[in-house]
Amino acid sequence: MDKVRPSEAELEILQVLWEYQPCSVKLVHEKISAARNVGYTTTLKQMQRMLDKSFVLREDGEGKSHVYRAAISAETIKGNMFDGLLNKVFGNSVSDLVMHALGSGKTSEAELEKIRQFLGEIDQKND
Amino acid sequence: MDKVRPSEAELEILQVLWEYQPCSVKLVHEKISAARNVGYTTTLKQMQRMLDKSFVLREDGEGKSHVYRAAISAETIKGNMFDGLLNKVFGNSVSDLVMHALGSGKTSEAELEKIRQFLGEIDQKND
DNA sequence: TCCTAATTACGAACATTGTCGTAATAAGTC
DNA sequence: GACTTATTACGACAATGTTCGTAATTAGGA
Repeated sequence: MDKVRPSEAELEILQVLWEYQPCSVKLVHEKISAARNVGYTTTLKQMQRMLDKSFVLREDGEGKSHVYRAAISAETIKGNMFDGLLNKVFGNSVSDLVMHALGSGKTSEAELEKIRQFLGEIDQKND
Repeated sequence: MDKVRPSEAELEILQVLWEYQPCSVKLVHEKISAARNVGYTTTLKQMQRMLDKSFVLREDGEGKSHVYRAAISAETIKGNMFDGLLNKVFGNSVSDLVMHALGSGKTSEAELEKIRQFLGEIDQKND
């Protein structure tokens, strides 16, 4: 379970699974090829490889087909990917990362407000 | 100049360059092998390939050797890597990403204070 | 000049990723 | 049971990334 870091194509598939699981390969491929041109067997192969890596679970589905579920939660992956960036690019300084995020000037006022509110909640807890 | 996304080993080297440049291969290798076991020619080869990709610049140094500089700023790379994570993992929601960052509970009070202050400065600007 | 040590250049091996074509298999239909 | 179709299984290929060994080159000292 170490430090799971799916590749881009794998992440794409996991995102479909998190939203729609359990999923047939067909369904996953439909969702993915809506955004990007890719062959059916490409998606199939990725999912088979993800099964080998235990990124997904597989069960028998209707008749001949299989259905898949993500074996790892979205939160876990977000955490791992986030930690990777934090560690490798921002020297493990959360404030540097957050300030970079906010400093780009592209954050909307609504988003800033959410963040302020969240900071307030953290305050509450720390009392 | 498109969307430069250095690999992990390349990023490691860039970080040494940002801190110590201009650097000989020797210096870079010393810094890197302090943290991780790797052969000298491995580092050399990486740097040569980074030269091909124009991630670094090279000049003649003392006698036989070369010295390198990063050809891309730390800020640019941080931005590219950050944007990648934001887009691929957090659906381009800055507030989701920031809340994830703060919600881990691992952020120190000092860091939170820096962030509050930064938010205050943004307020000023927006008036 | 010749030798040694440092440095660079080159090429090779291997793993991972993304892609797909073709073959095998199993379901359902006539 | 034979045929058609959906699905899976398998293997191959190119591109990239990481690693390193060996060869060539150059500097400086004997």
